[in-house]
Order: sequence, then structure tokens, then C-alpha cells
Amino acid sequence: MQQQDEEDLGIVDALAQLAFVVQGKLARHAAARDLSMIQARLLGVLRDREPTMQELARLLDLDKSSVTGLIDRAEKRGLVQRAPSGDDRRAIRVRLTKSGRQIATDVRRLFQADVASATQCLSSAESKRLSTLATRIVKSSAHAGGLPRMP
Amino acid sequence: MQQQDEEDLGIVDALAQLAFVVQGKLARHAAARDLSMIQARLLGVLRDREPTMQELARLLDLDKSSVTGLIDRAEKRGLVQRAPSGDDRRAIRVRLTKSGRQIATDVRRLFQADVASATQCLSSAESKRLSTLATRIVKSSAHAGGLPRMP
DNA sequence: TATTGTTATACTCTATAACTATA
DNA sequence: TATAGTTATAGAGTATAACAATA
Repeated sequence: MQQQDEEDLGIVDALAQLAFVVQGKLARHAAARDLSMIQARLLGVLRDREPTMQELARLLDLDKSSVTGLIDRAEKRGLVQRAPSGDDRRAIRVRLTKSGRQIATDVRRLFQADVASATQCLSSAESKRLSTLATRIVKSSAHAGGLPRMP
Repeated sequence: MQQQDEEDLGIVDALAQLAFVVQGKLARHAAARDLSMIQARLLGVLRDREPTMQELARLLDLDKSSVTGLIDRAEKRGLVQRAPSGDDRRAIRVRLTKSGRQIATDVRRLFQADVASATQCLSSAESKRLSTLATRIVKSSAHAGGLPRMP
């Protein structure tokens, strides 16, 4: 093997650049469905929840007024619905429409295929090791007060 | 050890969530200097280049008109300067000011410390392995037409 | 004619502050 | 009074299309 292009970037640059590569893939598939990253994240967090506007603001780390606009636009496109929250008549729950769920599923599937393709340069054992190490960092950061889950 | 919270996320979710954690850290330090992510990326790519507007558009994957506005705002804040490009009188080169370079360095240093802290949960050997595997994916994606380098 | 950069325009995304309705 | 959500406003960030200057 030549040494050519294979110098290690170091943990800091390797993780930073990996983050941009991975988010770039997600952004690309979202854009193919005419979704911004934040709209894609929205559909992602709604896959298994029907949060209130308030909870959504916390999940997406946005101000509640930003969420109002985000949901306005998503609702206008038929991706999500506002629904009453039962007991508390101030609260509103947001949920995916059938169309929104379909698009969320499509984007996730495309992203999965892309990540699988990007990890083709790793052996099965290496891929497993990477997954294990990445999981450790994510879990550790979550304990420290990190972000919620994603796409 | 209990099995508790340690199930592997799988390579797709592990990489996706890791990307959000890492970018979240970068965004946090950038915001502490009142920089958006794109402004932080801009300072990052200018650390070792004086690109034309055109080249900057390619490096940041933006339309040239978006770059005009980005540089307008950065220049107004004293972070960058426009300078003539020598031979081609149509072209303009963008470079960091002293203040811009200082801020870029500060953000990078804070981010480095944060990544180091986040990888504390890994042994030195594990950290090296993660760095190696992440580097492989980044290099492989770059060959496939990925993004340029970052912060 | 082709390329480099800017301008005009329109839209998304975001936060702050003030507001309404409910608790 | 406090909480959930919206509205009004302002500004960053983005792309498209039309433009000016230079090659």
C-alpha cells in the first residue's frame, strides 16, 4: 500500500468532517424532496411522537414562535396536522399526515442506502466497531445534555 | 456492567446522531462568538486560503449570489476583506482580517477541547481507531465528490 | 460570447416582544 | 399569575433571474 492519501486527520478533524459529510447526505436527500434540513428533522421527530408545540420547540431546540412558522409551512404543504390535545385546551398536538409519513420514510430510506454505500470502504467488522464507538459518544453526550434523536 | 443503555444504535443512526452531536458542539461555540454555522464554516475555509467569490461558492456549496450576501455581512463585521485578484480584474479574493483569524482560532480551539472531552469515554486506542475509520469514510466520500474540509 | 460578481426579488428560518386564551 | 400558542417585526441565509464589467 502507498501512503498517498491515507494520513489520519486526527480525531477532531475526522469527526468534524465526518459530521459534514453525513449531514450533507441527509440534506441532499431532503432537498430532493424539497425539504430543508429543519423540515426533514421535523418529520423525523414526528415519526414516533405527537408532541405539543412546546415539546417540539424543546426537541428541535427552537423558540416556540419559530415552531409556529415551521408548522404553518409544513401544514400548508400537507406534511403535518394540528390537532387538539384533549384535556388542556391551550395545547395543540402535531402529527404527520399520511403524505408526511411517506416522505419521511422515503428520505430515511435514501439516507440509509447512502450511509451503507459510504461505509462500503469498511469491512463488516470495522463497520461494527465504528458503530459501537459512535454509539458510545452519542450516549455519553446525551447524558451530558446533548440533542434528541434524529432522522 | 449492566446492559442498560448500551445497545448499539446501528451504523446509520450512530453516524446520523454523531453528526448532530458534533455539529451541535460547533454551532454552540460559534454562537458564543455570535457566528452562524455558515459564518463559522466561512472563517474555517479561509484559514488557509484566499479564494475568489467563485471558488468560495464551490467550497461552501452556495450560489454565487448567496456568497455576495455572506461576505457583505462578514465584511461589515470586520471578519473578512475583499481584495483585487491581480491579473483578472473581474475576480475578487476574500481573506480573513486579523480579527477574523483570531475568532476563527478561538472557535476552533473551543471545539477541539469539546471533542476531546466528548471522546474521554474512549480509551486512547479506541479514539485512534475511531479517527482512522472516520478518516477512511471522509476520504472515500471526498473521492466520490463530497464536501471540502471544514472548521 | 463567456465568466465574475452584484443587484433585485422572494422565500425560509430564526429570535424577541407583545398579545390572546386557557389554566 | 403562569403557561400554550400566535402575531408582529426584524434580520440572516438562500436561490433565481437580470444586470455590469471584464476576458
